[in-house]
Amino acid sequence: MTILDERYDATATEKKWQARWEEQGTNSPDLANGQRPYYQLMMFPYPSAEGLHIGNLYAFTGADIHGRFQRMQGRTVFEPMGFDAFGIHSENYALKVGGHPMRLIPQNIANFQRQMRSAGLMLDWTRQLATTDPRYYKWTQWVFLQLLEKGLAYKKKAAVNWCPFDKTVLANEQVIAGACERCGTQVEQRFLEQWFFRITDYAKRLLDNLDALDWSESTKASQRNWIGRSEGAEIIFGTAGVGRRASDESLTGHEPPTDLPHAPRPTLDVRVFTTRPDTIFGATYLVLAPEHPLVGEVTTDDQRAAVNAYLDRTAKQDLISRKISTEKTGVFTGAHAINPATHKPIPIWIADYVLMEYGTGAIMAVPAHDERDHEFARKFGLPIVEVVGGGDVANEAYSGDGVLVNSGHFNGLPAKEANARIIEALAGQGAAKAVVNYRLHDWCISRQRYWGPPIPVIYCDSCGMQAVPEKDLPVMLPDVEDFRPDDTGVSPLARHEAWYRVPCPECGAMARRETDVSDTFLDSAWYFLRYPSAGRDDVPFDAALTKRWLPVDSYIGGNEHAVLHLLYSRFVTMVLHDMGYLDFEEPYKKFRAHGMIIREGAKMSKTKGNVVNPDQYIVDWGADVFRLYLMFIGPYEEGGDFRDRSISGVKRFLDRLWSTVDAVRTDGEPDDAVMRKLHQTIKKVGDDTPRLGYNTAIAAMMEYMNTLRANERTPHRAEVEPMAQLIAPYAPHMAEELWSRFGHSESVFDSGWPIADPAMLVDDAVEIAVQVNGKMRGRITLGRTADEKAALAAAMSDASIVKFITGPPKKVVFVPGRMLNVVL
RNA sequence: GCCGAAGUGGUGGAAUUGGUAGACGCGCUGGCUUCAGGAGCCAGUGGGUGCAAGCCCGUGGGGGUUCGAGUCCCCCCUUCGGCACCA
Repeated sequence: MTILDERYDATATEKKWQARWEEQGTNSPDLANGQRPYYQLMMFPYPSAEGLHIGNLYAFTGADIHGRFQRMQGRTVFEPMGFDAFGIHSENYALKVGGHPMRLIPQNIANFQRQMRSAGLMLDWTRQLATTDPRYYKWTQWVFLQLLEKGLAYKKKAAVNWCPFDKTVLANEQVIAGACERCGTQVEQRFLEQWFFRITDYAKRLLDNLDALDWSESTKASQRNWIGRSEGAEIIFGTAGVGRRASDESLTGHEPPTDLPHAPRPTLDVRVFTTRPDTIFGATYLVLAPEHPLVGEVTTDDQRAAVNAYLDRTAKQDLISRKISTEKTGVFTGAHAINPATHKPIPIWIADYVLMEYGTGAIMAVPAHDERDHEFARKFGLPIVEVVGGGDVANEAYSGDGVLVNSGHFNGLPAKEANARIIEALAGQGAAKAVVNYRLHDWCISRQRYWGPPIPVIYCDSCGMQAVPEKDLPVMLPDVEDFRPDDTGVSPLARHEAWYRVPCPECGAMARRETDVSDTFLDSAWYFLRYPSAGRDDVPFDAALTKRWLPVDSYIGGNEHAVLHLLYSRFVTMVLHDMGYLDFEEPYKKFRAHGMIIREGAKMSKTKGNVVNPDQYIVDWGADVFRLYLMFIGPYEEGGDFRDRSISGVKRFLDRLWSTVDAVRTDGEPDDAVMRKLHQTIKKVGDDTPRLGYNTAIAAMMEYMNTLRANERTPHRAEVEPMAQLIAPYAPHMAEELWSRFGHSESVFDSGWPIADPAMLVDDAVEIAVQVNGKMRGRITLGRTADEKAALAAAMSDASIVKFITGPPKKVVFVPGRMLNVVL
C-alpha cells in the first residue's frame, strides 16, 4: 500500500497542523471536567526585543515533550504560557531605544507568541497572562496586601548601591568590580527606606520541606546553600567595667581580672554568634560590624576620632567591593570586654569583615582557628592562642578536629564534645544559649524604578501608613513619558504629583501614594496560581480550579532560577496556605532543571555574534527537525553543544521515517524479530521520555528505523504504525500527518501510547559473552532459556574459546542472557 | 575557601542494579548512483601489531575490592557551574 506519494513538506505540514490544533482547541483542555489533570509548567520568559532565545526554546521543548507524553498516557494536560514583562530589563531597553515599555512590550509579546506557535508547543493560548497587564498585577498587589495584613511586610532603611555620577540606584548586577557599569564611577552605598518581606520567618520550613520534594538534587542543594543553616550559640560578653560578672562563678577557676585598662562605663552586654563555642578560650578580641548599634557607646573618647574616620570610610564603600576586598581593615574602640570563659579582658574592635546582617553583627574572634580572624590578628598584632591541638597556629588558622588545650578544665576533650559542654556551662551562668542562624535575608521588594506594579500603600499625615483597600485595586501604573530614574534616589513616580496625590482611604485628607514599585520576583512568585483562572477579574484564583489543578505536577526550567524564583514562590505559597487560601504549602511537586546550550564550544552571546536565531532554523529545517535536534544534542538535564552540521542527522532520520511509511506493505505477516525490536523500542522510549532521557529515546527510535530498513526489506504496516505515536511528543507535526494518513481521524495525542508486550521484550536467541579468567575470549549464541550447563557446553565446543581453557575450571560464573566466565 | 556536577574514540554522547565499552548521530575512508552536488544508497571506522586467523592495550592518573570495575572504595589531577569575609 502506498499511502504517501510526495516528499515531506515540513513548512506546509507544520502550518496545517498548527492551524488545525488552534481551530479544534486541541491544546486547550477542559479545566473544569478533564480527567486526571496534569499541570505542566514552564518558566515564563521575559519578552525581550531580540525575540525568543535558544535557551527558552530548549526549555520549552523539553517541557512540551514531557507534557505531550503525559497526555498520551491519558492525562488531561494543561500547558500554559505567559510573559514576565515587568522589570529593569524592559525599562533599560526602552530608555536605550527612546521608546516606552508600555508600547514596546506588546510588540515583543506578539513576536514571542508567533515564535512559540511556529515551534509547535502544546500551549493553551486561551489562558495566557502577562505580568504587566493591570488585570494581572491587580492581584500581585493583592498578594502584597495579604503579606502586609499578616505582618510579613515591613519597611526599614537599607543600603542600596548608589552611583554618584549617574545619580541613580543600581541593582547588584549593574555594579561591576565596585564601579557603575555605565560610567565606571566608584559606587557608594546609600540608605533608603525599603519594603521587605519576612521570608526569614519561614527559613526553617523552606529548608525542612526540601527533603520531601521531588526536585533535581542540584537545585535542592542550591536552596539549602542559600538558606544557609548554621548551628551555634549566642554568647554574652560583658564589657569590662562594673564587675557584674566578677562575682559569677568562674568557668576556669581563674580569679577575675583586677587590672582593667579602660573601665569608664557601666556594663554593656555584647552578644556574639559563633558556631565554635568550643574555641571560646581562644577568643582574644571581639569585633563589631561598623553598623552595630553599640559602636557609639563602647568607643572611648580617645578613640572616637579614629573610629569616626573608619566608619566614614566604610560607609562610602559600595556593597560589592566591601565584600570582595581582600585586605582586612579595622579600628580599636578603646573598650574591652570580659571573655566569660577566661574572665580576661579582651579588646573590642570594629571591622567591616563582620556583617551586621548576619548573626548578631558581632563576633568573638578566635585567630588560632578562624582564617579571617587569623589574618586580622596578624595585621593588628593581636594575640593568637591555640585551644584546639593539631595545627600550626602561628602560621595559619587551624579549623580541623582536635583535642582542647589552654581551655581550663575542658582540656583534653575532643572539640566536638567540648562544644556542647561549653554551651551548657555558659548557659548555666546565663551567658549563652544554643541558637540556629540562617544566612537567608529578608526579601527586599522595593524598586526605585518605574516599570513595575506600584506598591499599594498610601501615607497619610494623620492616619499614617494605610493599605490601599482591595476594592481600589489595581493601583494603575500611570502612562507617563518621563520615567527616567533621577538623582533623588526615589522612584520616577515621585515626580508625578497628579498620580501620587490621593485622598487617605481612612480620613479622606490629601495623602501620598508609595512611589516605589515591587520586584519582578513578586510577579513571578505566584503566576502559576493564576493560569487556570486567567481571565477572571473577581478573584486572583478560583477555588475549585485551584483545588483541581494545583500544586503544579511538573515544573521545568533553568538553574538560573534555582534559588530566588523557586524560593520566593515557595514562600508566597506557604503564606497563602497559612492564610487559608491554599490547601497545599509547596507549589511544585516535581521540578527538573534543564542544562545549558552552548554553541560550537562557546557560550552564546550577542557580542560574540554566535547567538542561534530559532526563526531561521525553523524556516530552514522545520520545527520538528529543530526540536528533535535540540533534544538529541545531549542529556536534557545537562545541555550540550549546538553544532550546525549535526542537524542533518535528525533530518535524515525523519525523512527516512517518512519514506518508510510511504513504502509500507499490508499483505502477509509482520516479521517476528522486527516486532520484538518494536516492542523493545516502545518500552525504551516509554521509559526514557518521562525521565527526560530524550537523547537516548531518540537514539532508540533511530536504531529501530535502522532495523526496519535493514537488508532492503519492505516493512509491514504493523511494524511502522506505532512509530507515529512514539515520535509524536518529539515531532508533533509529522506525527499527526503520519497518523492521519494511516487513516485515523483523532489527534495522535489522543490515541494513547502503544503498549509494550512483555512477551515480546526478549529475543528468542541471545548472544552471550564468554570470558576465561575474566578476559573476553568470544561470544556464543544461545536459546533464551539456556542454562549454565548448556552455555558451558556451547563454549567448550567453540575452538577459539577452548584454546584458552588450559585446565579444569575451578569455578564457573553464569549470568543468564549476559555472560559466562570460566575461572581456571 | 565552601557547595554541586563532570572527565569515555577525530567529535556530541551511549552503557538503568558491577556482567559483550564506544549504542545513536556527526565527521572521515572506500564503493554505487548521478551532467553535477553541501543529495541519496551500501560498506568500513578506538589505538597498536600482523599477510591473515589473531594477539596486546584501552573509559583523567595511581592504588584497592571482585571470577569480572567506566560503574564500588581510598588518594591525586583537571574542567565546568553556583555561592563567596555568613563567624
